[in-house]
Amino acid sequence: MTGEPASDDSLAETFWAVARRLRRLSKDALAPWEVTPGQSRALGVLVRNGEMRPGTLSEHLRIAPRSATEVVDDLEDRGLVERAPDPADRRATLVRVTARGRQIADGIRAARSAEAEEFFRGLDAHDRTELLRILGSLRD
Amino acid sequence: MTGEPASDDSLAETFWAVARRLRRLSKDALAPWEVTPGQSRALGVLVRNGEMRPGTLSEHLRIAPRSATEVVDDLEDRGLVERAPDPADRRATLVRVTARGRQIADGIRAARSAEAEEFFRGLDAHDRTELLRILGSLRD
DNA sequence: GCCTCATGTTGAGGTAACCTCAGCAAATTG
DNA sequence: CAATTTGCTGAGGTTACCTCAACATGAGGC
Repeated sequence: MTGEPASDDSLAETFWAVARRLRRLSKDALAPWEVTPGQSRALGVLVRNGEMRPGTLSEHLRIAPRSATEVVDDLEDRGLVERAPDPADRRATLVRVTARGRQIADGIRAARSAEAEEFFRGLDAHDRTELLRILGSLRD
Repeated sequence: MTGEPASDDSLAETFWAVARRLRRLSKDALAPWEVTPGQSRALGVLVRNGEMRPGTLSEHLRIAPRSATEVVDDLEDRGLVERAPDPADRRATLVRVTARGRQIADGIRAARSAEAEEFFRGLDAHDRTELLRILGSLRD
C-alpha cells in the first residue's frame, strides 16, 4: 500500500512483461489459420530445413520425441505435412511439408512479420538494431 | 532450401530463443522451493500489494478468476498464504501471505535476482541499461 | 420489505501441450 | 545370429489454464 513501485522492475521482470504482450499478439496473428503456436513452429522448422524424421524435429523444437509425434499428427490431420517411409531406414519416417502446408507457412510468415513489425514499431531503427544485437548475444 | 536466413522475423525469433533460455533458468532457480512459476508470481503479487481477493489477484496475473482460486488453493496447501473472510463483503475472501510465505518469497526473490544476474552477466553495464530501456518501452 | 439483477467464489468438467514408460520393429554390433 | 540399440508410437499422467453453472451475498428500484 506504500505506493512503492516494485523495485523488481528488474530486467527479467520487464523481459517477461514484454514476452506476455508479444505472445498474445502472436496468438492473434495465428488465429486466422487455426494453427497453434506449436504447430506453426514445427511447420517453420520443416519449411526451413526440409523433410526430416520426427526425432530430428523434436530436437529442433527441444521437446521429447514422443511429443513431436503428436505435433506431426495434428499437422497431418490438417493436411499441412505428410509422412513417408524413410528409404534409408525402414523403422523411420520422414515428415514433409505439403503444398498446402507451404502455402499456410508462407501466410503465417507474412503475418508474423507484420505482427513483429507492428509490435516493434514503437522502436526506432537504432533501438531495433541494438535490441537485436543485445538479445543475439543472450540467445542459445 | 534456398538457404535464406529468414531475416524478417529474426527479432521476434531471437527474442523467443532468449525467452526459452531464461525460462529454463528460472525453473531451476525455483526448484529448491518446490514452487511453480505460477505460484511464485502469485506470491510476488501478494507480497508487493498486500492482501487481496482472489478476483483481484486474477486481474494482476491476467488469468480467469476461477484459475486464481486454484493457485490460491495450492499456495494455501503449502502454507504460504491463508484465506480470511473479507469484513467488507461476506461473499468475498481475502488472501494473505503467511510468515512462512513471506520467508519463501524473500528466498525466491534473492534466487531470482541471482539467476537474472547470472543470465545477464554476459552483458556489460551499458548493454544492460540499454536492454532495460528498450524493453521498458515495449512493456504493457 | 421484496424482487431483480449484479458480483465473488467455487465445483465440475474440459483442453492444449507437454511428459514418461513400455513395446514393437528394424538396424547394428560382437 | 543373438544381443543391444534406435525410431516411432500407444497408453496414461501432469500442469496450468479455460468455461459454465451453482450458490450466497450485495445493491438498487418500487
